[in-house]
Amino acid sequence: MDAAAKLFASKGYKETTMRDISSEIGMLPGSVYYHFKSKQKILLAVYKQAVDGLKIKVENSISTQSDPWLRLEIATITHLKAIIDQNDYAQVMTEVLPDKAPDIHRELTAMRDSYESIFSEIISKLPLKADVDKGLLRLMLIGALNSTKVWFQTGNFQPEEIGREYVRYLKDSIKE
Amino acid sequence: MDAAAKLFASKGYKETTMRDISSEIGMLPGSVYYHFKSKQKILLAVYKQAVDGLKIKVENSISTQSDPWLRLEIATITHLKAIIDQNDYAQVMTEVLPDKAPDIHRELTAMRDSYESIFSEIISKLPLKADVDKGLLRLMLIGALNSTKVWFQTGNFQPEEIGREYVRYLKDSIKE
DNA sequence: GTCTATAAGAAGATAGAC
DNA sequence: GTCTATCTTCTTATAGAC
Repeated sequence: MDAAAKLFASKGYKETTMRDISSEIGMLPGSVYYHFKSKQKILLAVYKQAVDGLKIKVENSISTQSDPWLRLEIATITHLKAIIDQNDYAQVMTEVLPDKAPDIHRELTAMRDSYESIFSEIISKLPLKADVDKGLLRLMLIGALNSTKVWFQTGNFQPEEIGREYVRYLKDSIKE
Repeated sequence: MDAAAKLFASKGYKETTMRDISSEIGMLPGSVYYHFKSKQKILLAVYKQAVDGLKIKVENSISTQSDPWLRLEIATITHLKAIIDQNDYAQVMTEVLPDKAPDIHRELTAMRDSYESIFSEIISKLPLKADVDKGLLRLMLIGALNSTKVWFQTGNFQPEEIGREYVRYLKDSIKE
């Protein structure tokens, strides 16, 4: 699973072959099928571990904070760190969109939704202007976050800066 | 090219086969190679038309506006309409990331950059707080915009609403 | 639990007839 | 400019030996 996560994260699901995965762990392709019935089952397992792990990370990071804006900022930074630094599992969540594996599209989408509900929860506690749509705000923020992997390279910005700035660029406009 | 754009936009580059493309236009796979030397050349041609077309669309849409914030809002909405409504070419730009075709990665990235420079230009004219990073702001906005295709479905929001709200969620926080 | 061997199909691409 | 036919390679997956 670690090998698959690493490859899915860096090359993508379709671009990763069973040969890639097996050779990464010094096995032959056929041997992998003793552990997983198919390539899709590997993706499902990796995705589940990605979602579960990131959920716990984000929840832990905000657990000691009560200020709603600070909770948003910290959750944002924790999410960014996970998908930018070398957490292969978290990167799979952003690299592999559910529609890349049509047969398990529903399962993958359900997992993503369950993760994003953390952000729904945090945003629901923000003192926002009445006409700010909380759903749209979440989609905007998570969309911006997940797209960082496309352009990010160490040196320019740190995940902490990006998260802090993104929340800052929003806060005064939307707060009550 | 229209057939390829349609397929690349909906299924992705790797997921689209030469057989898909040829059958879409009632041809046999071999025949397509008379027009394009390889699948990558098709992607390059589609990408170029996508970038050129969207550039013109966005530039036209803002050409009669002088207010910098309105220009940003209109460019945002034009971009959203293109990648959400059925403009296959524009959708290829957001669906197919350059790293999906490593051999032509540089060319694709250069084209994307040339398109995004429109937004750099618009943002550079905004009266912003001195400590707002214009590059980061552009990346945040474009990231949020391009991710809409993942969740968008007609009925919920219109492209106009999304664009207007996204700019509104930013404006008061970042303006001078 | 891993290997050998291989099936069965799909992929990008080409040669030459029409 | 398109078709027929095919090459070559790669892909997921399986059967059975060890």
